[in-house]
Amino acid sequence: MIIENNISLDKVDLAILRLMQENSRVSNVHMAKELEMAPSAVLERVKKLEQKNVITQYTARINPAAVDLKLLAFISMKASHSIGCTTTATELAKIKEVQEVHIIAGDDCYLVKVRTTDSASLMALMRDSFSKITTIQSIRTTIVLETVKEDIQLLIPEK
Amino acid sequence: MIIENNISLDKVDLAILRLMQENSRVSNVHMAKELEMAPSAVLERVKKLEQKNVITQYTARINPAAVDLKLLAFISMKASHSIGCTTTATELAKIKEVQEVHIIAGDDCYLVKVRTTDSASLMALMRDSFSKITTIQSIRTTIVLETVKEDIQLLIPEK
DNA sequence: AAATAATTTTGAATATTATTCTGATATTAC
DNA sequence: GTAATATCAGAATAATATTCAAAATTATTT
Repeated sequence: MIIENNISLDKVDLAILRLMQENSRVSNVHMAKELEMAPSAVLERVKKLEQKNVITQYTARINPAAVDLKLLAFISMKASHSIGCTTTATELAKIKEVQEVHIIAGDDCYLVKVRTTDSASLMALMRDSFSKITTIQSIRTTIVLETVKEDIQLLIPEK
Repeated sequence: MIIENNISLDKVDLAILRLMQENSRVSNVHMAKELEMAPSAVLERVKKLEQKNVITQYTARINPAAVDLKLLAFISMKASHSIGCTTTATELAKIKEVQEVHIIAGDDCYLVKVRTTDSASLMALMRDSFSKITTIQSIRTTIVLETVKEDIQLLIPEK
């Protein structure tokens, strides 16, 4: 993700973001009433927030239990030094099953959140993907037993 | 999060979920065309998915750089055994700055993702919140230097 | 400070979409 | 097989999105 910081957001923008984060299907009419302005003015603000890439996506949160994808795992790994940290992370991010990639400080280089059905297949997936681009030095997995509060993007199977 | 699994989703439901996950502001008319059915039928499906709590929320993804909240941290901690693991996790989840709470297997009990501006204030936040409900045995923090792929819910400041 | 330019907002008109409802059809249960 | 249930389509209506010109506001320049 490219960090850009020449974006100025005023109070109205933040209010719109808050409302749309709460419920992205909220109508312009409703927002207009909340903000005491015309629906058309709200619309213009929203369009600009989209254009400026402040709002990156409108999405539906889906109950993981409903689609039978309950097992997640976190992985930390050391990457080889021949390829840059960001390059490796970018490659990791391309893997469909990978939901999050964080470059972290400490003994390891990455923290990766992956959707998978079991820890063995997760290992296989990682090794397959990474043998091509880097040398795996260590993988430590942590199985998530229960998630109390989460914000994951579930991969709805095709067709 | 309560796990319920008496939900049956057919191909049309999954197609709707996929479309709405991609873009939750998609119109019923558009979905109806994609799925070759009437808008009213699509609407009925969507309403049922909402009622059955399959769709839990419609939300807008916001560029973290735009709202100047770039620093995240992961924490693992041991909880006391006097209070149940889930209870503690639930308490953790109530903290506004906490974005994710995972009960995990291994040496530690939780993996917590927190929005914060610096690691010192994060420590303070954790200690403040937890002194009331449990004994902190250890906190290990990992500062996220750069996020390549993420799916976090940003907390837009009030007013 | 006044004038100008640029941006934002408003309000009305129009286009599009959501929603409701009824009857028909299909699916499931018994 | 029949009844009960669920799903769907199509039309009518309500609500909303979108567009646009003019007014208002804000920022910039002189």
